[in-house]
Amino acid sequence: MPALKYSRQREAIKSFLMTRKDHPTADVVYHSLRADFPNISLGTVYRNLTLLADLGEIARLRLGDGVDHFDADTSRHYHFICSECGSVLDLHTEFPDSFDSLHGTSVDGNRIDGHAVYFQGICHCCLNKQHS
Amino acid sequence: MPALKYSRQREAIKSFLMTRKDHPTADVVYHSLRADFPNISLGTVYRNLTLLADLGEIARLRLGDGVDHFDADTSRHYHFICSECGSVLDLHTEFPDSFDSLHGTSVDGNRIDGHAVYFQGICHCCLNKQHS
DNA sequence: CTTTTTGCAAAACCTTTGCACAACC
DNA sequence: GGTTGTGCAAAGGTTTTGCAAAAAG
Repeated sequence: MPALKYSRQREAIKSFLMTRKDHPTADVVYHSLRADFPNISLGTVYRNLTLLADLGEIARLRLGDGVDHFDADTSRHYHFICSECGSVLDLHTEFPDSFDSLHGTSVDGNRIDGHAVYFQGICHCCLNKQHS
Repeated sequence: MPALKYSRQREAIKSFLMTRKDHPTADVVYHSLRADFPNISLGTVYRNLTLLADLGEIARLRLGDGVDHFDADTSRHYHFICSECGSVLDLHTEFPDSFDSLHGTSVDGNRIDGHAVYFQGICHCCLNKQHS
């Protein structure tokens, strides 16, 4: 693994992500950063997002909508995808997770290291719109 | 919605999927069917997979590896993705799923309609290779 | 000065789509 | 005959990559 050097772009990408709670896509990050870095390229955004995710400093969310989302909040929490508008929200409630106990165990001969859970439904915002 | 007409290709796609337990991608279905349908096109495969999934006759699995997988087994079961080789396996064990009870309820103002769970780890096959 | 990062553009991928022709009913 | 499905090819969208120049150490 090569040594890591500082880059203003990478720092800005991480800072930007930390200000957002809506799990932006690479494209959203790119367009938002162009205010401060008019010449930043989409390739750089992707490279840094991948790097930060590999370092564990951010989380990459693959939610099945065909686009990767990124989250600076790496603490344990669940995600909710609105079937209506596609927005991704954190679920702050603490759920008992019976799957945790499977980590490290073997099921059908396969070693389980982790699991992912995400919820679908209609978000607060879209529910309100339906009432009007 | 238009009326549904029979097609040999669609039938073959579904039959093929029923013979497989490894959750093939559209491309795998395509290449496998070319033995019987030398002129079948990838577009036709995608169209029929999407149609069958919409009809609920097969399941589309979005497992976060960037490619859709398809499963003729629509019964309730969990999926396992090998971090090493990427293969997708069924987990036949019955796990208690405490998330079921959330369906229809409201969390943080968002209505929860469903959820998805998948497991990651090292599959039986790759574990054996590591020992040699 | 050496190594890493960037910007740009092109390429790689997966999936969808338009259209004329074939298949179905 | 009217409608739906197919094959082909092109387009769409997301992500990766090659390369020369710029930045970092």
